[in-house]
Order: sequence, then C-alpha cells, then structure tokens
Amino acid sequence: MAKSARKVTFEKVERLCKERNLRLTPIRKRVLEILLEEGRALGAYEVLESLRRDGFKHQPPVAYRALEFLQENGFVHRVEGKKGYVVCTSPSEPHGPVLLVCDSCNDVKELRTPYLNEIAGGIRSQCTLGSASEANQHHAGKQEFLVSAHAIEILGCCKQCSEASELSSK
Amino acid sequence: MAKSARKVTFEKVERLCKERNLRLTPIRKRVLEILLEEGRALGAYEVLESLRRDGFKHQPPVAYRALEFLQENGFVHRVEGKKGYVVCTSPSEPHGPVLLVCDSCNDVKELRTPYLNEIAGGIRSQCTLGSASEANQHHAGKQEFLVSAHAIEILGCCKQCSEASELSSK
DNA sequence: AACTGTTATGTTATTTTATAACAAAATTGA
DNA sequence: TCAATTTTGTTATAAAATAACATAACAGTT
Repeated sequence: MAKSARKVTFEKVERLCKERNLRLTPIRKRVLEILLEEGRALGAYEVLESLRRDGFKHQPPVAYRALEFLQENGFVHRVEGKKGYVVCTSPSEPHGPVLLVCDSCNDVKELRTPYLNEIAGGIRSQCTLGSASEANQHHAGKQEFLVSAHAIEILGCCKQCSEASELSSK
Repeated sequence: MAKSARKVTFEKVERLCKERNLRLTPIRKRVLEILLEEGRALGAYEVLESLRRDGFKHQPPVAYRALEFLQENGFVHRVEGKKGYVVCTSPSEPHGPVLLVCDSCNDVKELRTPYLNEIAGGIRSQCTLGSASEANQHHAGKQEFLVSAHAIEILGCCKQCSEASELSSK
C-alpha cells in the first residue's frame, strides 16, 4: 500500500474512533500502524515482534487484545486462511470482507463494497434468511439459517508474484 | 445428517477412491466415518480423541494426515472459522466450498454446486482472472489475480438452534 | 517369492497460535 | 477526589499444527 493511502486510512480510523467514542490508545494505534506499514496479512506474533522492536517487552495478550479491538470495530479483518490480520479498506461501513489472498506473499486485496453486497444479497436470498438482528426474534417457519457474518477468502497468486515467477522461469 | 445419507456418502467416497486409485486405508476410512457420524465441524483433536476411543494410542499427526488426505482429494472441507473439518456433500465434482456455519452448534450446511458456480463466476469476472492452471503460464497484462481456490463461510444460526433459543426465551 | 521404490503409519519432540486469570494502572464520569 | 470501568502488564497454560525420523505396509518388477 502506498504511503499516502496509509496516511488516509490511519486518519480515517482516528476520526471514526472520535466519532464513536472509541479509545484508540497508543498500543492500538501502533498495531494499526504496523499493519498499515506492512500491507499484508500479519500473524499476531508478527505484530507482537514489531511491538517489541519498539523497545517494550509486550506479551501475547497485548497483541491479541489490540487486534481484537481493531477487528471488533471493523478497522481490520481477520484472514482465517493465513491466521492473520489485515487493515480494512473501507472501515466506515461495517461489512463482511471479500479478500483476495496471495498464497506466495500473503498480500491481501479487499474487494469493494458494491460487489460485496451483490454476493451477500445472493447468499441471503439463497439461504432464505432474516437479518442478524432478527436472530432472537420471531422466527418464520421457512427461514433455514440466520446470517450474522461471513468470511470470503479467494486464494491465488497476485500480479506481482505471477510476474516474478514468470521472469524467473525464463 | 441422516444415517442413510451417511451411508450413501461413504460409499460414494469408496467408489471414487477406487476409480482414482486412491488408498482409502483403515485410518482414513475411520476418520471419514467419524466426521460423517458427527455431521458437524470437528477439530483435528476431536477426531483424534474418537480414533483413540477405538483403542489405539494415536498421535496428532495420525489425525492430521488422514484429514489432509481427505481434504486434498475433495472428500472433506476445512472450516477455517472453526478450525475444523466437515464432510463434503458433493465429492465427485471438485469445488471450493460455500458453507453455512452455525455459531452455536457448529453444524455445517454446504450450498449446492449451481449456486456456487454463480458466486465463483462472479468473483472470477470481478477479479479479471485466469484459471488456476494458468498460474505459471503466459500472464496477460490485464489479469490482476489468479484464483486457485476459495473459502466462503457464512456464519449465523441454524434452524434448530434458532428454534431452541426461541423456546427457552418463552 | 524376493527385491525395490514408494507410500503410509508410529512416535517423539517442538513450534505456533491463542486464551485464562488476576494484579496494577489509567481513564471516565459523578 | 472517589468509585466504577476499561485498559494494560504479566504469568501461566491451553489448543492447534507440524518437523523429523524410524518402521511398516504396499505395488510393481523380476
């Protein structure tokens, strides 16, 4: 991710935290920075190492708690297939992610929201579902499954890695 | 899953293994049975416990290797969000899964193939991609990402659990 | 049947990922 | 300033996954 884009994202999260009265503490801020700087899916222990390089002797729960905060508030997505975390590219609108995950470099691209809604809508109609908030409300007989979240991860090879392997095979 | 459906699935896998010259050894067969009997996402260590209940003192790699075999050959799907495994309901056609995962009971329903193709096709066109097999071939400039697999997991609450919580709240 | 390369299993030990539990500190609101 | 809440520090442990290597079983060939 380009440096300017990082700055924009960072400031957007700061703004959203103010608006929502969330405490973007130094550790949480730093973890967000670390993820932004790296631009790919990072494991909790990789984040922890970065935190430690700042000179403190943080323990695992410190990293996990910061990541949990960022995830719960929609600022980062969990990348299940990589046991990692990546910064969300549209944190202002809550959504389940659709991620393109490169198997060779762990780079992650997030698909934009309109397409996401299309997929989610399709799934929703297919599953004959209510909304998440209806989960504990009256439950019509025809509904089979109440969706609360989704994780969509597309695995493959990003452009950079494709080109790199193409070059090396020449 | 109903008993008869389990039997059908089991025999289908046996047949596919014969056709493809795959060795469905006793351990692999037993792991498949365990997953079929349970009908929900099971972790590797849960599978291992079941194996041990058969009287042998198996070690973790035994379970992991059997699960790896079954997964590689498309007989089970990994459920990333649950760190578990579940039997595939259409093992004869290779595909990335679309799973409905119940958060409260770990029950998993797999969506049928036609819909899956629709989703996959949409993603594919959206991402401007080639097929997995092209990954190491000539790489046209417009392609941004080469898809090799996907994991689609829809989280929520299954009908049984919804009804149960509705009853208990009365 | 005996030989040989390959595949699968048995087993020990470790690594990696994640969380429980509780004390101390910082922050918020009254 | 006090009390309640939230966040951080820290120790310890749990849970999930794999590395590495020895042994055994199997498949194909002679």
